[in-house]
Amino acid sequence: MTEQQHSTEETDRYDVEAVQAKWLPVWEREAPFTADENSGKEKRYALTMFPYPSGDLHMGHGEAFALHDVIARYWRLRGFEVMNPIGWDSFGLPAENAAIRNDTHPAEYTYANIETQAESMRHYATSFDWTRRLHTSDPEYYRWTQWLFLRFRERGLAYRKDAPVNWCPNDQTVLANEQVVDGRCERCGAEVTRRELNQWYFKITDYAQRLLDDMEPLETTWGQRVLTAQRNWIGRSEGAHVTFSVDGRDPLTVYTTRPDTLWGATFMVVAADAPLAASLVTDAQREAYETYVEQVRAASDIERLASDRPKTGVDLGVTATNPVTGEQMPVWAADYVLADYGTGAIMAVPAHDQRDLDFARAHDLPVRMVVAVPGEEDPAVSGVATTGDGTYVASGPLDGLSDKAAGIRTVVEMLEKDGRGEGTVNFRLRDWLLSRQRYWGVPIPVVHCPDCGEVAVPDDQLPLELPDLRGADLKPKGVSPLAAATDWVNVSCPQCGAAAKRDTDTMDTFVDSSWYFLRYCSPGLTTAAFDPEQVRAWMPADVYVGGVEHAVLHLLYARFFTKVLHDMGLVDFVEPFAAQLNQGVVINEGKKMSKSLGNGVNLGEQLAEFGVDAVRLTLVFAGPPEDNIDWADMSPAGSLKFLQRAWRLSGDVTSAPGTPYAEGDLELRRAVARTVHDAADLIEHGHRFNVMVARTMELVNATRKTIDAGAGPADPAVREATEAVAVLLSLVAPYVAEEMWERLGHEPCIANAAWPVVDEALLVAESVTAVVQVQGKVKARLEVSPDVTEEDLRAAALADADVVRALDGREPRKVIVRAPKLVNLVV
RNA sequence: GCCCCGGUAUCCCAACGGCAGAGGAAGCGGUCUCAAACACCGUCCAGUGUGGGUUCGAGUCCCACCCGGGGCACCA
Repeated sequence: MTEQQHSTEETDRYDVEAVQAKWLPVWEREAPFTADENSGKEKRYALTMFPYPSGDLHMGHGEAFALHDVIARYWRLRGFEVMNPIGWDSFGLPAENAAIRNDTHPAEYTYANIETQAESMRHYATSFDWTRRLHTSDPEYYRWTQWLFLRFRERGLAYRKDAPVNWCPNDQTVLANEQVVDGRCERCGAEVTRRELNQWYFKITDYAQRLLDDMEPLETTWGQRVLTAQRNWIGRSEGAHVTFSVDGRDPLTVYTTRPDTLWGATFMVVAADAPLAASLVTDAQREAYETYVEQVRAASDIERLASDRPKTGVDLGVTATNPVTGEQMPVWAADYVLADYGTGAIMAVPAHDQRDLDFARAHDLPVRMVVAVPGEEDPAVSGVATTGDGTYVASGPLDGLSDKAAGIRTVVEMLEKDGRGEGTVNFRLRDWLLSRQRYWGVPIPVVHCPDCGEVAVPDDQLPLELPDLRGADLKPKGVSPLAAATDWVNVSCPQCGAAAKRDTDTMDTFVDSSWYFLRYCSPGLTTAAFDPEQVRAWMPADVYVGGVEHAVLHLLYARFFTKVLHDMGLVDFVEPFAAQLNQGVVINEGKKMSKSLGNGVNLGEQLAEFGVDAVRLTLVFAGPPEDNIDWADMSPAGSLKFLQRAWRLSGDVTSAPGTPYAEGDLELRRAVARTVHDAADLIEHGHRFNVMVARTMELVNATRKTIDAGAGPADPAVREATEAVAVLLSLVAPYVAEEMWERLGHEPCIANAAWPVVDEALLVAESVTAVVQVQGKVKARLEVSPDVTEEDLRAAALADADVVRALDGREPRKVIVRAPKLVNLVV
């Protein structure tokens, strides 16, 4: 390349690399993003889901941070004191597996990745407040995770129980539900089996109703997807407990959502693997039952999940009495009834429940229709259960009634009066299994003493730090790696001093992330998990940006923690996140990016090719934030082209900084005012950043046109417009915006500039185009004043030559006038 | 099966119930160039998934269905 060409290029285009290298150190020095709680300004808390430190940042992070930064930077320009913290969710399995592979300590992998990511975030020009940085694997952090666990335990919200858990026979470890995909181990693909283990649980089910109710006010500020996912997960249903007497045994209570179909109940089913079934079975049937249970237990999740498989079961040999018909009904055990939902037993109404009908047909049990649905056959004949509304038949007092709600109400009242049942509410939500037989997590601060039992580690001994294990020590052996650290495990009981053992489980990392947003408010505090005053000042977070993949787990757990802390009197709100933005995922060529498909797009490579600004702009401009982005449809080169166009404006401006805008080109000034005004509206209402960018592009085009074809580069409006473009762009493309800001004669940083002031008068157009329609078809356009009266507009429309011609002598039957935009003549 | 979100031009996406096009990409034509790239200028392209309904007027509201994405699912 010759010198000549090189210098030409320099005047036309900015050097992306050079601009990035130039401004990053300036921002580091000026540190404009440190939140000052004492500034006196109104506070805003911009929260983004903290990353897990696996490798470097990827496209998903790029999108989340770009979207998040628009909000944080916008609030800052609007004069708010913004807290925009960052940290790492730094405990977890991948670090442990890497440590086993490389014979190192998980901390090495973890903290090395954190440094890599932190460096990438800085380069990516995120406006994080680095002084609040935290890592959940730091003892100063997990000390308080342990402290919170002990407070939960004191309130009966953390407890141990024996329960079947997911077990990977290949990796010799317990798996979290989210690590089981379609019945297989997420990592090795082995079929997951069940194992009975003693595990720690959080009693989140106590909060099911509140978790549901408190979503109501979030209806407009949280995404529908998250709200419905949580509602589905909590799975509230209304029904009744009905008690059936069993000859010679304890009565059997079932949960049903259709107590009104009690007259159609012809048999009972108990979950085969529940203790209840074992206690009911008669001696005559015991052998058959035990064979069956064994068979059920041996079935893998994959077999269990197949919903179209035949309904198996075994008769327990006892009979229950139907409380309304007095009939004797056989009691069966089957695996289509779940042990841990409801009471683990059901009344089967085969006519009106497909599962019960399938079972009845498989085992020759009676089917009795008690709701006659018009136009539908008797289920006993058709094999199709009817669940719709109909008229009750053979149902005693309900006969002839055809209102399902009233039927349910009547039966529940009847049962309650007789003491044979009651209306009740049931949830699908289960308690949160929090213990993991893994090393790289928060040790559970409990000691097991032969004399005192379960004893909490005293608060003043926290943090209970992890022993130093590495490499081979961490290999899965079926028990927690901590169990092998005998020096660490063997302790004296904090209560009686006798020889005792530490609990060897660690906590699910979702515990760590259920309160980090509180810690950000006072990250260095050594005397408490958080400072209530600071939390009061900043929380709830004004926006929480993150992936929709956390719609249920993390967001539900964080909400649960917040409610418990509220009940403990530690926070004065019940919901941690006032608003949410859940970005879609970045895909490629219609498919999720994955190694096996070989369609991955590397963030670092894109940044190297197009620069940080262009990549961020592409991600923000791609469409509504919630939509998925197909990178194959995007044009980062086009984004860069636009940024170059915008930047070029800053070189064209010849008026001095501070030039009053008032004398500037009126049309451009109006465009500036409209754009700035609308941009604010677009950001604040519905996070419509893609449209905001489009409007900025429009303003760049208008400014270019004004310079080239109209007022010229010296016009004050050109400066006003270019400054507005720089400020708007600073939300998305900070490097080029800063560069433009300097070329316009301003001091850094543009992040400290103010949002452009809009002259309200400029928002009102001088004249508007009113459309005149005849029969809904546009026949004429009139230039009218924006405050034209309906009468004047009507008169003008009727007088218009084109309209008169269109009417062709006909008399308008009706004239609709919507001043100043439209007149519609109906003939 | 139940629930949520969406379907507008070749593509990505806009459009307070009021002229279907703001913006971008691709394409095509031109200016610049020895030529190309870049840049700049210009330009082609749909009646809004389907069928009904409400309305003076429907992409927008209502109903049904089709297609795509997501959540839950043998949860009684």
